[in-house]
Order: sequence, then structure tokens, then C-alpha cells
Amino acid sequence: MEKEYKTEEEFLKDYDPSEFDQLSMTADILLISVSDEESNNYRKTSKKMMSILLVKRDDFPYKGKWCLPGGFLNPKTETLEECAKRVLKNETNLSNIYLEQLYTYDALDRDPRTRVVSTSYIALVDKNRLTEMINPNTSWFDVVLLEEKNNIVDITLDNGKDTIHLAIKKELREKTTDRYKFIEVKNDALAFDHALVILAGLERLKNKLNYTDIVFNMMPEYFTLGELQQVYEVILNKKLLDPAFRRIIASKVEKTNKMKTGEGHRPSALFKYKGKK
Amino acid sequence: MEKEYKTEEEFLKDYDPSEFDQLSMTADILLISVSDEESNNYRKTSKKMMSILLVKRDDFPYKGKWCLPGGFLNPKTETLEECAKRVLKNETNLSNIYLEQLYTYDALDRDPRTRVVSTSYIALVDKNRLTEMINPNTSWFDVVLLEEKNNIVDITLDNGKDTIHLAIKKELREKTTDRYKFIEVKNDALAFDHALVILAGLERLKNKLNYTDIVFNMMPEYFTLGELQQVYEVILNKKLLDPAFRRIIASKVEKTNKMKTGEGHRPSALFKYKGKK
DNA sequence: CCAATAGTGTCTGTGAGACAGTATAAG
DNA sequence: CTTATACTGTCTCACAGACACTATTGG
Repeated sequence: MEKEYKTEEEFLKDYDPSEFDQLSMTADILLISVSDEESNNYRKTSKKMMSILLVKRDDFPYKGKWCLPGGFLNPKTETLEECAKRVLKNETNLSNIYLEQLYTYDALDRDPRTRVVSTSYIALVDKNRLTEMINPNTSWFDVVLLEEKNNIVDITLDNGKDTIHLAIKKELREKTTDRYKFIEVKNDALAFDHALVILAGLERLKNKLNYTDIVFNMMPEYFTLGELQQVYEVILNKKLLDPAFRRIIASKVEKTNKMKTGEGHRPSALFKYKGKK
Repeated sequence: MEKEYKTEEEFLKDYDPSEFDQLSMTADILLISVSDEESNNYRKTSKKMMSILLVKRDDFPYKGKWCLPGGFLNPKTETLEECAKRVLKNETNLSNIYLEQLYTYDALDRDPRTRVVSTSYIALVDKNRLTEMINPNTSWFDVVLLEEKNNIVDITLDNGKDTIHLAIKKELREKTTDRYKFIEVKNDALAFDHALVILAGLERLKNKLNYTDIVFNMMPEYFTLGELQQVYEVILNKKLLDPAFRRIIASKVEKTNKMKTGEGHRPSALFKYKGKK
């Protein structure tokens, strides 16, 4: 028999959450950066690549597999975003970085332990800011290949020791939008559904590049337009034409009187992010 | 003291989820449609308005306030999207409608009972499809005003009996993107953080209109280009020029040999959605 | 000089914005 | 005929794509 409550206070006093079905949540973070691959030619500039941070799992489940940094939410004390920041701080000692909610993953069997719903976040960082890695199981993986053919995306990640090959099928959810269902076709190395999170995150970043200034969260304070263009090119996965790129970017950056020299070719001006036009 | 496990099976056998902090989740649905406001002039076409579905709360907390249709997730049996579909089916008897995850809301105090994290969904429907409303507490509210001035958004909702005024402040999260933190400035009628969900959902729809064919999820099978243009105009909240609109839409629709007549002016051809160009 | 990147000038085609004009129904 | 919407033709301007050209360094 149900009790009748007159006021919200009275109702809340009697409320017992443990009567209801509960579950656990995690926040998982896709930390993306752009790194330099050193060049063999003194004249040539270093080739840039995207890289993402992975952690080798010490414990079951998925012991020995790689996964995104993440952790269980403490429901009494923190929000999911705070949880993501805490995890990131613990793993990399980074704080004050760009963080954006990506998607909430909740397949029934995504965690073999019990029902765990995960809200994923994208984090962006300028690699120069990354000094010490706290967790020794943590490693940067370069995105050495990212290619889509016939709705199958092939991704190759490499950290210098391990190489991870992923293949993910994209199935159009409905003809009216560009939403896809991602299905793992090949994944021997990544735990949980994190391969799907990585692809979703890289695609989100690619899209946002075109209509926001999000890229500057991955840049140092001073940069050349050549460097900036390379970052665009590696994220968009295509070459851009110099004049067009400079036209678009011109209103967003500010030329400083600093120059970058000693590169075996004409020096280039250093720029700063100016803020939105 | 921790036990050492050799295999994942062994580990899972001993795993007890209740040892860890758990919480409840809900799925909340912002169901959006476009309705006709009948005209007083036999010649004039009816004015279109967006409308959203709200439910009057029968129980504590927020008893008597309006909220989005939503319900608690059963962690053992369903995904959040399935939960959203179940709720929608129960309230409106609708199934097979467009559903898209919007955002996961998780402020510590968003539910006075206990920690409840809510994943919100946008649902779109052609109002002609909506026949019977099952829950008598359910009502369509027209968006009679939606206006942004100095980063304050004013929204007025009206269901013919009740009028709801909302004011939400938009605070830019960082200068590199277009992300805003939404803060309720005025809200006497909506429960939880649902005013924020409504604004986020309407803005998402507005954005998606420009780069997807999402609008056709709100259209009947046959429609005139004038009707379609009106739907665009009410969602984008601005007038469009006929020739420009027709150029953009031309590749997406297919002219049928049906006509719409009897409107007191030149009849117009009926079109069908053709699928992506 | 050479190789490599920095940086600019300019043509061209596409496409959105704008406006004006014609067409056709009901009353 | 009037009124209101349906539908089309065409000009202009902004801007992305493309290509060619000049500038400047280290070796």
C-alpha cells in the first residue's frame, strides 16, 4: 500500500533509492594530440600525426588489453565531467584542458562484470604541455592509418612497440541523416567498446574543425601557419591549398614579431590565436 | 586482502557489483513536431509552429509541474534508447519514430531524491501520425516565442490552457568553440533541468537542419514545397527566400503528379522525399 | 646553386542572396 | 478583378579551388 504525501519534503524524507534498480557509470576519455614524427632530411619539416592516449589494463576484465583512460563515477561526490578530469589528472597530471562530452554508451553487454554505462569525453591537448606521465601503463599511440573504404574504416595505431589494427563497419542508421551505427569488424587489442569511441571521437573532431576554432586547443601559444596547416591536414586527412587555408585562418590568428628560423629554408612568422572573428 | 585471479571467468564469478557505488539513470525525450495554427482568412495558409510534448507530474518530486516524458532505466533488460522508445510508446502509442541521443545530464542536485543521471533524446514526428494520447496528463505545447537577446533566450510555451515562460542564460564555455553553459534564469513551471534540455534540443535541431535531411522525419509522405519551407522557417526562426530554398531542396525531393487545391490561390504540386543527393 | 618551405596575386566557377516577374486558383 | 500563394529567370557578390609566381633560408 502506498503512503500519501502532502509535501515534497515529507516525500523525500522517506525516499529510499536502494529500492530501485541501480547501475554503475564510468567516464572514459579520448585524449587526442598531434605529435611530430622526426624527419630524416635536415631541410624537411617533421611530419605530424594524430595520437591518442591508451592505458594497458592491469586487471580483469580485459586484462592485458589497451583501453581509454577512464574510471568509475562516484555518484555521491562528482559529476561525470569532474570524474573525467580526475582520471586525466591521475594518469597524466594534466589539468585545464579542453574537454567535451562525446556520447553515452550503454550496450547491455559492454562490460562483462555488470551493467556499466559509460559517458565518453574528448580531450584535446598540445603535446608540448605534456611533461610527465604518472601511470607507467599509459602510452601515446600514433594514428598511422585512418582510411575509409566501402563503409569500412581501417585504423592502425602504433606506440613504437605495439601495433593495433582496427576495422569498423559504418552502417547508416537512416537515410535522412549522417548517423552511423559502428560495428567492430576487427579488434584484438582494445577493451570494451573503446574502438567505437575512438572512431566517433576522431570523426567529431574532424567535423568540428570546420566550424569552430577547436584546433587551437591542440596548439602551443606560438605557432607558424605551416604548422597549423599541417594539424588541419592530419585531422582532415587531406592536403589543403596554401592560399585558401591562409584566407580562412587569417581572421582567427594574429601575427607576432617572432620568427621561427634555423629550419634549412625561409623562416616563418609565428602567430597567436586571436579569438573569434 | 585481494585474491589473485588467473582467468577472466574466475574473476567474473566472484564479482559483486553491489560492493560499488551505484546510481539510477533515466531517459528523457524531447518530442518535437510542427503543428498548424488555423487561419482566420480563407485565403491565407495556416501558420506553422513547433510544438513539444510535456507531461504533468502526478507525484513528487515536482508534483504539479510539467516535465519531458521520461522514465527510469531498467539496467538488467534495456538500453537507454530502448527505454526512451518504451516511454514514448506508453505515453503516445507512437513507435518507429526518429530518435537521437542529445546529451547526458548529471548535475549532482538535478533530482532531489537521489543521484539520477539522465540521458536525453530528441524525437521527431509528423503530427498527422499522432492519433491517440494514452496518458491524459500529456499535452502538446506550442513554442509561441523563441528569442535570443544578449545571450538570454526567452521561450514561451502554450498548450491553450497553460502558458510557460522560460528564460535561460547562455554562457560561452570557451572562446574556441560555440559551446555554452545554460543557466536557468526564469522557470516556474518545468521540473528538473528539463528547460535546459528543451533549449539544447531545439538548437541541435536547428543546426542539423542545415546539413542533414532530418526535417523529413517531421513531414508527411506528401507535402508542398511551401509547407516544407514553412517548417524550415519556423525551426530556423527566420524567413527564407523562395528561389534559394527551392534550389537547395530540389535535389532532395521528387515531384509527384498529385496537386494540393482548394486553398484560395494557385494550387501547388505535392512532393515526396527522395533520399540524399 | 639547390632544396625546401614561406608567402602572395589573381583567375575562374559555384552558389547563395536578392529582386522582379509570371502563373493560377477561389471568391 | 483581387488576393494570396506557386513558381521561375537572372543579376550580383563573396568565396573556395586552382595555379603560378616571388621570397628566403641552410648547406
